[in-house]
Amino acid sequence: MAKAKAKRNLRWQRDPEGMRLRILEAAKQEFSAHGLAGARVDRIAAQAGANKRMLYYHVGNKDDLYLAVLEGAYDKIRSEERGLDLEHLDPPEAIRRLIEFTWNYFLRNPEFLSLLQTENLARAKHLKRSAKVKSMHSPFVEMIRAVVRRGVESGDFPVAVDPVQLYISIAALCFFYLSNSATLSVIFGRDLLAKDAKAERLAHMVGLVLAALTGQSAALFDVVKPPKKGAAVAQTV
Amino acid sequence: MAKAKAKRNLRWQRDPEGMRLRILEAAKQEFSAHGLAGARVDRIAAQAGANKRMLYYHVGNKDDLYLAVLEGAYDKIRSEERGLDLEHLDPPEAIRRLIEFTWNYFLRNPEFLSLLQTENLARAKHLKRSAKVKSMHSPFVEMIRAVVRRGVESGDFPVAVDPVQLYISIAALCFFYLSNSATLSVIFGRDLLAKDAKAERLAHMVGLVLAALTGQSAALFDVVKPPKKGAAVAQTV
DNA sequence: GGAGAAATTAACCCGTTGGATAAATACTGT
DNA sequence: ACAGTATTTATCCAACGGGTTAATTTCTCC
Repeated sequence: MAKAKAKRNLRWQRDPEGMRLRILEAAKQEFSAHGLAGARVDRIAAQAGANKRMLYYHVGNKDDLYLAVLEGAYDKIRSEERGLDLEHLDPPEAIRRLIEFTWNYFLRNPEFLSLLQTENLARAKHLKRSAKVKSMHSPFVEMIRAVVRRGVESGDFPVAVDPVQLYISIAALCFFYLSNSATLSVIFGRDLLAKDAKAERLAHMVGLVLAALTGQSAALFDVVKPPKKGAAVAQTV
Repeated sequence: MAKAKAKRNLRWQRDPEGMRLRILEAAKQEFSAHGLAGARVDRIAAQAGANKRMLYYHVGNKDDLYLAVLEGAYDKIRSEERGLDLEHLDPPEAIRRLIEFTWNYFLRNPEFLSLLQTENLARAKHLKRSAKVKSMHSPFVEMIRAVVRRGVESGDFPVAVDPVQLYISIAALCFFYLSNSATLSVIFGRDLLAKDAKAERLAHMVGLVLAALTGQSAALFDVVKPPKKGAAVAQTV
């Protein structure tokens, strides 16, 4: 009973690492929910179960906090991207996997979408200052390049495509649908995040890209929808 | 000389309509440049060459101002959309025009992109309250539906596609590239808004969509780029 | 077991910001 | 020309929000 000091009357415990993580997690939520200007330092502190002073002690000011969150977000996606193995799949299947991964990652990490939107509204002012993020190259472009090359060789794909453009397009198809689902849902008068709608969207994206790459429109567009009953009035953007 | 009061010693003139327009224009710039929370009411007033009180007098509080701007933005794009005539073009050409219009509209109206991003970060909270916007149906979905039907009949398009999905996809390809050009440019280490890059992107988008619809990959992907010299290291998102 | 460092709390500071009030000035119809 | 109204200016203010200062408590290592 010498070391086991039963006297646990402490008002608080030390936990620097844990505290830092809680702060960053809270900051991620706050920044993705309210943007940079809309985020409240006090709310982050409260959410982290900490004192406001702790943010400055462990991370820095609001901007530092924001950048740390952003870097963490990039770090996470890069890490998961590296886990995707497309080498052993035949080219069309590899492309499908790629789209599905992107789609699901965005679905599972909505804060990532918000953070990117926020950073783009800020014209990437912070990213530009982050050597860390600049050095975090995504493996996807090279993966795509390899898949396209194989596809052309195997005859699956009649022609080659610029892998950078293709990657941006795949990201675009997924990203826009999800990041703009709020306004789109209002405009179209239906919930784009409903389970059916999401499945339909994924099928469409895969169909579109594979049809373009393989030239097999028909086979892939099994998405040919019979005009829905009560067909919604047409609306856009 | 009776009416021609030479006495132009006025400190200011009245101009309600003009004032309102200047306020809304200034507000559009401010909100698109800084987002909702980041926008400063004082800056809008200054930019409009007005007193802050005028904003409240002519439009309302910050939120009213923001919604008015948003509604104006939707009004404008809807109006231009209606000017697009695809009826007399053969289906592939019609699709190309549609993409080009969307692309160019976004290029000419970057504030529109920012406003949509901002509103989506706010989960369309304001749009939901706007009966005005909800009633502004875009003609594009019906236009696309008609074009696709014609294309299938003429044999240009082997299969039909859901016009809503196709419209979202076209918007996505254009929107994402531009709205995220800041972060993408940093990540890829090159300027995605350079003239060449934009032309390349437009060609890619048209090629992708038309290849998917017609099944003629080769013909449309004249974009087949020879691997660029000093090929940039692969990077993403 | 105690001194010094690390981690955390509590309280305060002060410029900013959205919004309000009241007074002044220009216009309009009669 | 003048009364009444519409438009605009000139101040003010209370709340908020990021950041700081100083004191307190816990831990670690001799």
